[in-house]
Amino acid sequence: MDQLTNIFKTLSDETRLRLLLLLQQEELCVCQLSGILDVPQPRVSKNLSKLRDMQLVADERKEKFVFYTLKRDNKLLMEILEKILEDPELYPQLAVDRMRLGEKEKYLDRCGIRCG
Amino acid sequence: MDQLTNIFKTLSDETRLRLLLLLQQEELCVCQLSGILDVPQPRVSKNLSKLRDMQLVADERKEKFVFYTLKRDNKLLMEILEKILEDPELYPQLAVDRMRLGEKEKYLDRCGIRCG
DNA sequence: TGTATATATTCCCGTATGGGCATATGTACA
DNA sequence: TGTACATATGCCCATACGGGAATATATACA
Repeated sequence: MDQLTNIFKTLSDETRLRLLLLLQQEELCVCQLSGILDVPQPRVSKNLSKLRDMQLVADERKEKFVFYTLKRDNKLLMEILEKILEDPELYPQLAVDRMRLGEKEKYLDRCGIRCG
Repeated sequence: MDQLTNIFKTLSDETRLRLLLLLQQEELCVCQLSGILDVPQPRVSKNLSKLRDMQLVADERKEKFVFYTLKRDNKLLMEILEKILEDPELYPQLAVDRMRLGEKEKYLDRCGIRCG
């Protein structure tokens, strides 16, 4: 039961939900996630670390950057994320995120702008 | 976006999730819900009222009792609930709830036992 | 009208949560 | 070794949340 409610608790935060939806589409580093979502880097990092604790994402360092990937073994989670992405027009913010995802390279080497 | 996160926030509480899963199966009154879940009546009432505020359930008084029904117009919610009920063996508590649901008449006219 | 039952609501409290900010850690490169 | 950038973490605060206990309201019935 906790397994269920914890998943929903995770999804109930907008930042985390947007992170998961991006990672469902492709692997990205903190820097890119912070840029695409336009969310301060510490907030992104902290929420990613919660997602890691929940075993929902995995991280891998590649030189300067740490890339996060969605772990796809939770069936319920996967179906929920897919269902949401089926109707992107319902959620304007997600359309924006997806558009910015197309410019993901733009957000590399720019962490400083948002880090302060 | 809030529409999404609010749904997940609703589902992230065990009492509410169990309520929704029961109501997905059939209409029940507060008394029966309290008995089946073995949860104090004020807690059931409060959570039902949150579900009503979220437009997820509807209530109808029938003499002494107030019956609640699941509103089935939220597609995402319906699919999530159905998906969960597909594998009841994964969640022991849900199996118990479902078994007790079979004895729903037993919990009518017994509110006093749990009310105090 | 008085009593019993069913349901809703109020009050209060402990706790969890998310976020901002500053800072620490890690990596690359000069 | 020093600097710049990327990421993680710690501290602190405001707020939201869920729950218990008591109480109020509603209905039925004697």
